[in-house]
Amino acid sequence: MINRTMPRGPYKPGKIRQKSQQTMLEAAIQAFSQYGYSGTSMQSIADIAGVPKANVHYYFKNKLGVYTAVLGNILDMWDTVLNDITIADDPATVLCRYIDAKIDFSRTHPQESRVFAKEMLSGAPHLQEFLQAKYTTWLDNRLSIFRHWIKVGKMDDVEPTHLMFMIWGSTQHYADFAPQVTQSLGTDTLQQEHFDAAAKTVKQVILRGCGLTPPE
Amino acid sequence: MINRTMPRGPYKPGKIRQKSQQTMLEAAIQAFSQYGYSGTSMQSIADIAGVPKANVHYYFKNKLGVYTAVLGNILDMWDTVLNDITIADDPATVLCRYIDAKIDFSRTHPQESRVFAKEMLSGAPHLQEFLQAKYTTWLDNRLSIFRHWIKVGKMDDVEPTHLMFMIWGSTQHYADFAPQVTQSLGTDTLQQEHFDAAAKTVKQVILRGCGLTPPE
DNA sequence: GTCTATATTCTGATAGAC
DNA sequence: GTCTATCAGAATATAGAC
Repeated sequence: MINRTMPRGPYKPGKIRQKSQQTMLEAAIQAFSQYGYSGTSMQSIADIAGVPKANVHYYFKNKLGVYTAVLGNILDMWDTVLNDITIADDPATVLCRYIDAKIDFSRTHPQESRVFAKEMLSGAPHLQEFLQAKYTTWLDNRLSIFRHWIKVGKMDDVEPTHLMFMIWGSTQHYADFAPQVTQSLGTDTLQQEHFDAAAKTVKQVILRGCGLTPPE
Repeated sequence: MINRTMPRGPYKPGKIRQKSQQTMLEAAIQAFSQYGYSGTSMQSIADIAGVPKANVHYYFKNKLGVYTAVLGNILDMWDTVLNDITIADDPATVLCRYIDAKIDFSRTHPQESRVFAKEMLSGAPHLQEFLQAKYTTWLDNRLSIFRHWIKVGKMDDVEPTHLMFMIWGSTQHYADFAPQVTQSLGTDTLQQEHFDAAAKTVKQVILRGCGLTPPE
């Protein structure tokens, strides 16, 4: 039980606001990932969050406001995963770390992956500035690293851009095409072991495909 | 100018019907691929097809009827591509043919690929019977071929199921994530040369990754 | 900040003239 | 077969009491 007079630390403005917003954001991610933008109603978001519909309108300007907030959240996560790859000395190590991180993201955040994918599939109208701003420079930096490795003979001459696409497509597939993957593997729900097997195969093929040997 | 009395060939019942339906189906594919099921209105389909909204209702039972018709069309195309792979003597040749066909499908039918992807992302509620029926047996047959090749040492021990996922993810990426791909390649629209480069890289990595050498 | 009630717009679907 | 007019329901959004 909390004593009203006990020290409560510095006053946090908008603490209730922050928590309520977080609850609604998580509800929105869940709804958008399954039903898409148009298929998601403000009512359904409110229902999942367990609040009246008007509250969602109070915290966000409108439906588009909720959606862009969700997208922003996802891009932040993406940045984290993306930044996980650094200029390391060994290409094989970097690729392994990156593939593991991407597969793990598909396992732990499938809904976020699906919202991102649906946005892409619709032509990415709300990702224009992201794609043109930080994304391009980030990608260019990574690609130049690969090109350097290829130049000095550290790996085979594999077009880095398309190699990236291969890694993205292969890893995100496990979140985005989950029904097909689940059915193909003859399971009910994807378990840790399935993701481990996925990571193993992707790393095996990509590394050998680039003329690299796995780091021990 | 056409003479009313000239021979017109055998009477084709429902010829108008067939043509009108085709026009509406193409309009529907375009709409669904961009806006998804919920985001597509019967009005928008009618507008794209250039007919009154009521006509769409006349030719299809309801909105779900249009959608399932579109999905059915796409699955037929998929089958064609899938059946392109046969029990050939050389794994490398088969893989090359399959990858080329998949990349070409992404180039020539990006909208169909996106509708399929959106359905998957939503949990594939309308593909249950397909996934459980012909798809599973088709996949099992292909996988057993790969397992045989691995057993007799014709290729490396790469888990066939996950190898399939890699090929699907890598090739469909060019249709499904077109905005990102386009931006990354620094182009306005994807050209034949881009798809050629994509196919080349995917084949290079997959083949080497499986311990195979390209067929000359 | 929270919630009820309501205004307004849009969508799927149909009836009925031509 | 084709089209205009229209209905019933649902969705976004807001007004205003608490």
